[in-house]
Formats: sequence, C-alpha cells, structure tokens
Amino acid sequence: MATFALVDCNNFYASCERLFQPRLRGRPVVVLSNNDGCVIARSNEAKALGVGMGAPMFKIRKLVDEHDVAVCSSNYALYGDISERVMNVLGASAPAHEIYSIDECFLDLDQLAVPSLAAWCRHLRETTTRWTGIPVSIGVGPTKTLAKLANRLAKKSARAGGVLDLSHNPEWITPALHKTPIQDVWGVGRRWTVMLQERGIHTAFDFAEAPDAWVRQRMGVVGLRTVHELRGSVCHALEDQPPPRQTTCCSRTFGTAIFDKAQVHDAVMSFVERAAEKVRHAGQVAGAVQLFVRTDPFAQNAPQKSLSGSATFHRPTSDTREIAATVRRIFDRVWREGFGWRKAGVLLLDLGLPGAAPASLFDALEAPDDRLMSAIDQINARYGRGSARLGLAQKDSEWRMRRENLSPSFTTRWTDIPSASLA
DNA sequence: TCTGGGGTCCTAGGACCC
DNA sequence: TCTGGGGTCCTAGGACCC
Repeated sequence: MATFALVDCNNFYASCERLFQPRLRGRPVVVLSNNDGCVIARSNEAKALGVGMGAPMFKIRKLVDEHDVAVCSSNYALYGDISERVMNVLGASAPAHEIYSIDECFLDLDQLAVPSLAAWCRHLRETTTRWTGIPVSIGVGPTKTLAKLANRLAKKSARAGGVLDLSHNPEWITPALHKTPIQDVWGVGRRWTVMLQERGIHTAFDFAEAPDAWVRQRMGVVGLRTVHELRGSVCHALEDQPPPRQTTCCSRTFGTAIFDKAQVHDAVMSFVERAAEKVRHAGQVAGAVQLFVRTDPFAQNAPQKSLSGSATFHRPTSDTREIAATVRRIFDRVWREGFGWRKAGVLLLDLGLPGAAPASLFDALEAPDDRLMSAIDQINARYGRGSARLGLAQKDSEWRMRRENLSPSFTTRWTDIPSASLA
C-alpha cells in the first residue's frame, strides 16, 4: 500500500505578506491578481468575512472598507523565494518529494520507517513553520487524491491540528468521503460538478460508488482515474523528476485598453524577452512561436476582436533576437487598427533540448552564436531582471500593470531587506 | 472605473497513408 | 450493382490544476 502526503501552505500568499509585516497579523488580508484585479488569496479572517476566491476587487470594495481588510498586490518575487525555502525543508525530510505547485508538495512516505506517521507529520509541520514562518497542513492517504482530500479536512478540523492520516486509519476513509462535497474533489472542476450534481452525485462518497462504465463514458479516462483513486488504487504516481515543459507563455492584461500599435508592439516585445529568458533558463529551445492579442471580453459595448498568428522556426531557437524578428513579422501581419487591445501574449511551443531536433540541411551555414544571450542572462542573474536588455521595448510604458499595494521584495532585493533594531 | 497568469492532458475529427 | 479496414499525425477545443 502506497503512502502519499500532501503538504499545503495555508493561505500561502497572504501568509507570505504577513511574514515581514507584523501589522497584518490578526487582520483580514487579501492578495490581488495582476492589475489588482481580483482576489487570489485570503487569510482565514478574510474568508470568514465572506470574501470569495476570485472575487473582483470592485465588488468587495465596501467589505474591505468596512472591515479594515489589508489589500496587497501580488509580489511573485517574494512568494517564489519563500516557496523555495519551504520546499527545501520538505524535500530534505522525506525519501522522495514532488513540488506540485508554488504552495504544495507531495511526499512519498512508503519507505519511511517511523513508529507513528501522524507524530512524524506533526513534527514536520512544526519544523516547517518554525524555519520558514509559513503555516502548513498535512494530509496523508493511500493515493494522491485521498491525500488531497485528507489535507482539506486537516485544514478544516480544529481537532486534527493540521494533520490527518487516512493511510493508517482506513476506517476514517468512508466518513472522510462523506464529508467531502463533490466540488472539492481533486480533478472535479466547475463543469463536472454541475453534471454530477444533476445526476445525484453530491459527495466524494457518491462519486466513488459510481459505475466505471458510466464515469468512463461521461468523463473519459481522466474522470475514471479520479474515481479509482478515491477507492484507493493508485493512478497518479509521485513524479519526483518533473517532465520538461512543452510550452511556455508570457502574457499580460494591460492596465487599460490600448489602441496604439507601437504601444502594443512594445508590450509584445517585452513578452518575447521574458519568454525567451524562461526557455533559456530551462536549457531548452523552442520549435515554434505563437502571438495573440485581444480586446477586453468584459467591455460589453466595445467591439470585440482576437488576433493570433504563429510561425515555426526552421531551426529550434532560444535566441531573443531571432524570436523577436519572427514575432515582429507575425505582429505586422495580424495587426488591426481601431480596437482597444487589452491583453496580449507570446507562447513558445514545441520546446526541446538543443540538438534533439533533426539537423536541417542549412545548419552548417548558420551556426548559432549564443554568447550575447548568455552574457545578458548572466548580467541579469547577478544584478536583477531587466538590468541588461536588448532595447526591444521601453522599460516603462503605458501597458504596465497596476500594482498599487505592492509589498517590498524583502528577500530578493538588497534595498528591501527588512532591518530590526534592538533599541 | 474596476474581472490573472501559466500550465497539463484527453478527445474528436479531418487529412492523409497503404 | 458493388464503395474496406486500419493506421498516423495534426489541430482545436474542452476539461482540469494551481
């Protein structure tokens, strides 16, 4: 019998904001998406006030004012760095681990020889919080799906104390399934929730009882795997060596609609720079690139339009200059005047290792020179992102995001390091 | 006035092959 | 008159995750 643990940081972004800002402790805190658009993280106090996940800021303005809710713009430099610290603690603790998201980590506890797994988990939980300042909850189960489910209950139940082990208490599994609403099962999203509820399936227990053939027909093999995992058979193994990315994307919603071609082009070029950096950082090259630009889908009265175009490189590349030249051609080809553009993005596709693709007939004629890109990447690694650039885009332009309540980069920028005084 | 960004996997259908 | 069977590859769209 396999044993998986899921360690999940509680209200991760809100907890990160609190780390270096004690004035936020005990107060309701929300963290907003880019452009300060909608809520993407809430402290327990904010949840208790009824602030929903994904709620647009303009809809909760009144609640925020009335209850003195602290509002933070998202600060990914901070969250990414804190995440790395948490993952380091967790990775060192277990025989094998899989970083599942910025705030979640699966552990494989099969080979762990300890007298009481629950006690071990409680200790890990305390250590993680003491060493990183981030509170976590731990769920344990015979499959990843059950570990997820246990984690949710560990968070909710005061009695559980942040840890719930279903693996060594199999008699708790059935009650746990009964207590889990169908929409909270890992792998069941909004659409499937509606479909399942219409057919009388309201809890994880109901779902686990559903006939295989029916699930297979309505939800494909993906749904069937979830059902089997709820019943305790492993369908999702621990992936401690994550497969390399197949695509990478850099896109943004602009702070305001933009009509000007040069401005949109500027934004697109900065996305090219960032996307190419990501791909080089992963040691990969891209086989193709896609560009999209679209209007604001929420602007009911404005004309809607979506532009997109793509191109294949005859030799896979990660060179910003080459990608930029290609994207510029696509941009000129698809551009249309007269629309208020609100979002754009660049996708790098068919990612692979350099040299993995078959050589083209003309390769010998154009040996790539990657010295400039390496130099730029090294400078930026040392002095901070954006220190050296190709001059493809203005540094500060109109399309920039709104981030009105941005916290300092406490741990990743020298000038922002918090100071303490003993006086 | 004000609604994020970045991914994965699966499936169906069409083009094309012999 | 009679009009197969079995593949592959690609793409778009839909579901999901955080």
